[in-house]
Amino acid sequence: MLSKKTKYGIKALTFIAKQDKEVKVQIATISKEENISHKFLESILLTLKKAGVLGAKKGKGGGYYLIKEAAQVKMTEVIRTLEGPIAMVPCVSLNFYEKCSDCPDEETCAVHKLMIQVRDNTLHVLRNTTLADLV
Amino acid sequence: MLSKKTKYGIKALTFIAKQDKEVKVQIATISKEENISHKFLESILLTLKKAGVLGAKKGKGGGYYLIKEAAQVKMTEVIRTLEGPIAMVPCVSLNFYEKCSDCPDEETCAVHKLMIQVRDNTLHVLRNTTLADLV
DNA sequence: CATAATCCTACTATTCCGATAGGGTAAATG
DNA sequence: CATTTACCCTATCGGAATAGTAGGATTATG
Repeated sequence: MLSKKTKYGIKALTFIAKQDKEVKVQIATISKEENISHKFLESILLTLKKAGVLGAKKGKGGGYYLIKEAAQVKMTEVIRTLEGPIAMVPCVSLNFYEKCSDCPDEETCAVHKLMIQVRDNTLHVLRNTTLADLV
Repeated sequence: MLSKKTKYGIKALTFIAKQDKEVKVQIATISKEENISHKFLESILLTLKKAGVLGAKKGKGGGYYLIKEAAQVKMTEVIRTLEGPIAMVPCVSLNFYEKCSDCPDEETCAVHKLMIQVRDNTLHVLRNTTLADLV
């Protein structure tokens, strides 16, 4: 299941991407338009800023804006930042690899084998979808 | 993330599928060989039995066995039974559909659009993978 | 009947998610 | 230079879901 954090993050990003490039979008605006808790959204956008997806300007007339072109923002990046691993099992994760404690041998593990297939297909979609595709 | 329930379930199924068809496999055997808590595994196999994937025989010499051919057991069936929806968001689930409470319009929702893509690709893998492929 | 196995119900400990609260810090405007 | 506006950070908390536990009921075999 996709967490609301990620869900809200994607919604917010598309909302920002719809505006003209130089426009600064405020938290309160997105919060109202997309029915997202103001404070929760605040932390999400902050995370995206730290990840280098968004830029922010403080003070009067400030807000968030895209740093790159929408077509350069891959969904892999967004989801890894907010959700964590894309793989359904740590032992097949590319960016968050962890050995399964219970599994003696990855090579012969049926779950491992299957989840690599799933991961590759999911990655294919997320790598080829950018923010521009969702607007 | 895949729950341990599903993970253990797949491991147990492949273990059973490796045996000769008429052999009854006991919980205790799988539990020992695959490092799975006996009681936990018990509830998992029971669920798979109710779903029509496994058959069971009680009493001495009893145990679990496959009802269909391994090549007839699709991963979609196994995962839907143990994990629930395959989709990452209820509003794109085929078997467990639910409207998102926060989303006013599915048609224009960016998350919806993206997650349909992911779901279709995942489904493609899981529908074309059977227990026989994992043994 | 004794034994060996599955079946069933209920409980618990832990973890994580979604959200809230409350303030602190920085930067534009007048 | 003060005031407004918005970003930044920490801490907390209730509820739901997971993972596992406990104990007994039921059924088949020898």
